[in-house]
Amino acid sequence: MKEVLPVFNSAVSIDCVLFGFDGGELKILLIERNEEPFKDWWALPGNLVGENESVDQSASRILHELTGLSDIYMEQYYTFGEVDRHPQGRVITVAYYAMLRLGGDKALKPLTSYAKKAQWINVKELPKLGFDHQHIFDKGLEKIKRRIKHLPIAFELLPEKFTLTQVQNVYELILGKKLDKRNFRKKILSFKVLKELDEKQKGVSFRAATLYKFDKRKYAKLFGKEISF
Amino acid sequence: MKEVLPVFNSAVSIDCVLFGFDGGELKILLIERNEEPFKDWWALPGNLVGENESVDQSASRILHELTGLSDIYMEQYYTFGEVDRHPQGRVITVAYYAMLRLGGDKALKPLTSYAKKAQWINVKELPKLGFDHQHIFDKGLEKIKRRIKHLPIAFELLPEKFTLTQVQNVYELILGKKLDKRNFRKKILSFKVLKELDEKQKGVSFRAATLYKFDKRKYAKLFGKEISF
DNA sequence: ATATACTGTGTATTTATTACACTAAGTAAT
DNA sequence: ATTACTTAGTGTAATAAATACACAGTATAT
Repeated sequence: MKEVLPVFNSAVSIDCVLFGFDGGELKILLIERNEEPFKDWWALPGNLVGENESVDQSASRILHELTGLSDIYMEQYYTFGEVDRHPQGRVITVAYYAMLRLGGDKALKPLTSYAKKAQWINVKELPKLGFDHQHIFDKGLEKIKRRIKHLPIAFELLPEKFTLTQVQNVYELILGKKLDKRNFRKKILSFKVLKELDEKQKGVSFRAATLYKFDKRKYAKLFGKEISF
Repeated sequence: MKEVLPVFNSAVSIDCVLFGFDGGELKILLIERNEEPFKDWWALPGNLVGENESVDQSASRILHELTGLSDIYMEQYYTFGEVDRHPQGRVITVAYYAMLRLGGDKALKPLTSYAKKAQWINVKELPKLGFDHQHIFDKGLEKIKRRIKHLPIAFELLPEKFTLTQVQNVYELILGKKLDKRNFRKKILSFKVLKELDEKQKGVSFRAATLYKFDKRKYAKLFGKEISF
């Protein structure tokens, strides 16, 4: 116990929706909790905001603890503040999402104590989540759906070199609908952020597609402008 | 003083950017503080989140205390969580904005103790604000700029009956640029949320413009779709 | 009657969006 | 070598949306 002014009676936490694209599926990173409340339940990675870190720093720390990754752009998208959302007291949580480039299944580090394990799970097959985390996830997905229509954030999920079909897959998974191939290519190339490489896809049992990479400088300029899918 | 678990050592507050349109100007409601810290400074209306209210409820309460208005749609837009943003302890603040219909200068109620006075102030002539409130305001304005391009939220600032020129003025003030009259009208009417009335503007010393009102039902349907200016 | 100040309207051009289907190229199996 | 298979890659026409641009009409004030 600790003595404080009566107004300092709440806690603030961070929860993260970490998106990854792997094996043709859109996934998020979930942890299996090792602590009460919701011990043994799946949940979004999250933690209390420390006394000496900003909420942004806290989000980056959580990401780093789980994946070893730093310098990832994390977008704060909503703060959830229902009175009873946490069974042990007043905890208001600030939600962030990030788009991660998964290189296979790496990017998972030794875990901190509050989690038994962490796993990338297809967003179409999510288990039951503790707290109000299903709701937090739903809002996050909604958010990136809206965002991907205006900004080509999909590239952040892809490996450095990718095919146009892969880009289209990501769009279709996030938006939840099929897109026309020719129109999609016309549009995505019209942003002029993609560089065609002198290189083809490898290890496929059919005609290999041309690889592209994206031009970070031009891409950065696009933030500011808005574009649509 | 109060004894709590050590993690419950922070406070959460709400700050509100309340937009109004009056006398051809875009204004926000500011208070002059009557308490430390920043006593006698101008600041955004805000308060601590109570133990038994959600953050959304808290925002509505603050609006109600200052203006007497209820049932106003308030949009949460960002949470500010720098370690040192409040001089007296760890206070994380959740920012909301709302668009209000000002009927002249009414809509200001007897004030709560923490404020000496409240006043609608032109966004182009803001005084120096306490805390990080200038930053919070800047983000809020940015947010409605982006939002007004997609949704016709401007009507929420206007009186029940308005002219198309008034609508255009609001857009120009928020976006900070001039728009073409014919194109603006074509576009705004194409949404089909405006009803032309059999009535003209009164009390002007020139040709009176036709009044319109907006159709809340059709307007509600537009949320969901996205449109652009 | 005249000056003033704002209202209200149309068209042509350019740009973006949508709808739509086949051939080309590589791989795998026989 | 032939064939079957699978995905890559491409163009055009039709429609819709965005932009650029200027002047006559009408109420008011003097």
